[in-house]
Amino acid sequence: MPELPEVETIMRGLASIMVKSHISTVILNRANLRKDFPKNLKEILENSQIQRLRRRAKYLLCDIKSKYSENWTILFHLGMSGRLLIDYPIYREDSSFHYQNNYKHNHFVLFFDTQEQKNIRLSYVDPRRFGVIDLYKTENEALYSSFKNIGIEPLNKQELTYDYLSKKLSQTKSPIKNFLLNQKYIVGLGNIYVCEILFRAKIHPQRASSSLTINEKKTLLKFIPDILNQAIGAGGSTLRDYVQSDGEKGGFQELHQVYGREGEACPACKTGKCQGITRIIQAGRSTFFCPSQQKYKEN
DNA sequence: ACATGACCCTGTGAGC
DNA sequence: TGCTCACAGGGTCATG
Repeated sequence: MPELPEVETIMRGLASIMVKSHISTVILNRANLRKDFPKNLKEILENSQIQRLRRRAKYLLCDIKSKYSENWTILFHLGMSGRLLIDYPIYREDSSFHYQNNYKHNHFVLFFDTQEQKNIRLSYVDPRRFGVIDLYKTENEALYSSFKNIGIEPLNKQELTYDYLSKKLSQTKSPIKNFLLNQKYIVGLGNIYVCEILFRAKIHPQRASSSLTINEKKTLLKFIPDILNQAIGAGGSTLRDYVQSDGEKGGFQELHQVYGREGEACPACKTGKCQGITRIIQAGRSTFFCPSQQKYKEN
């Protein structure tokens, strides 16, 4: 499901509600997703305070001040179909309460209290169970095992520089699609945004990374953050099951020019004579592109 | 080093 | 109305 813009949107939504709140109760409805849940997850989280939410790559991180001496960070990865959903309690006259929604595949539930309201519910819902929930001591990010060998943040201008991009590209002959999907160079890009970025940069997805011209590299450097920021502005892309933490769908799917549009006319080919959006398979994933706009040319 | 395919899962939609 | 198949925002592992 979620690429960087979706995780960023969810993180911001949760942060607006959860920062400084107190976790009362944690319920684990199973023992694992892609990885086993940490043995001490429930014990550490209950009766702790949420300090901060942040994002690194496609991971959503929640820093907590625990009741013990050390502070901890919960790490969520949403895999393909994971959601983090907020529900507010509905009170009856006798002050008992319930929630309107009842989710299937609800694997992890956390109840928290803010200054305004008690018993707000956060549910981790993930039908395919490709996600991860993990727990680390906050202080030493170098020890987060999920962060081993991951690359730079594309929205950080100090990190995604022309020199960095150019150097990494020059070191690999992989197709540019594979390069951009590979989290060891630049994090956060997934299948949708790589297709959209390459289309707007007019670069054929099978071009060897090391063959890109200076102008093409400059174009990529511009479109990577541009597309991601546009998508964040639209609240991410909803294809089937992605929703923001409040249940709202994203809007960027309306702005997809190639992703999921096989056979449609290319929006950039004014003549209408091109063969239209074409789908090929790369790295086991569908690539959508326009062969007229994104010509294959080795330089 | 790198491409590929299998695998982890459930759900959905198309085609018959 | 069912069934079968292909495919789905990701990541990891074995194999060639």
